[in-house]
Amino acid sequence: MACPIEVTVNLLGDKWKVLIVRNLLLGGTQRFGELNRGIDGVTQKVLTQQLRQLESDGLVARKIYPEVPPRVEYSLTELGHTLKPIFEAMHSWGTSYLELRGA
Amino acid sequence: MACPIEVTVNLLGDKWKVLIVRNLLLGGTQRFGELNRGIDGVTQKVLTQQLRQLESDGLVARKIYPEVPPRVEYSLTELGHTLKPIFEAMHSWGTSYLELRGA
DNA sequence: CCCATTGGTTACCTCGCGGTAAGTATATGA
DNA sequence: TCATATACTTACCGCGAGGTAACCAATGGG
Repeated sequence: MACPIEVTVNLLGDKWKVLIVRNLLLGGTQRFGELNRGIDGVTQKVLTQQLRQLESDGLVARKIYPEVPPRVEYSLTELGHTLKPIFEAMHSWGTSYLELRGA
Repeated sequence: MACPIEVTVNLLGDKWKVLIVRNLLLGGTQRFGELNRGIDGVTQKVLTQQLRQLESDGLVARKIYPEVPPRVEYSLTELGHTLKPIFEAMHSWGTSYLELRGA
């Protein structure tokens, strides 16, 4: 009998994963380089690692175009899109927080 | 111009913090030992650290009773309670996920 | 008299995260 | 002919997060 919140945390409980999903929710399908530039402070290696985990957890889809130079596009799966309410709640909370703490 | 989601992640972006707040939301005010026993796998040291951070971020309140043996109670602040929608979203998502992946 | 209780703090040590940088493959452009 | 761009993968390495365990304080109970 697992706790649903613990399940969610185990899949999404990494700072970078949250930011990756945020970018894909807001910006739609993106190439590796776009994500790399869009997420402040993340390195290539870590971005690759996190994307692989998100992919194996079924939240993110990876599409490779057999071109040279290579092109790889990342997008949310159907399951990934169902995370949206969580991000709306976080967005809403973060906005209120910034207003309170006088941004 | 900070991203609201990034703000939220910076305050709550640690696995243990999420589980601490979950326990306080579900169980109300709790003593240190209760939290320690209620959160699987956390050590005293880390629990103390995370509670201190949550306290200094204004999400958790700490009340000390000058007794021996000591008694310390933790509860959510008003601000801490406003996190509830995020946890409801995570709970809801985790539940659906468990149904899909056949728990 | 001595031990358990409670909520810490502290010292020590290990392990793994994450950063840096180099390697890879190939078609295009200079 | 050779550098370049792209999206990685891999090897190496250092540092800090986190685990373990000992210590503390004062009282009540055996």
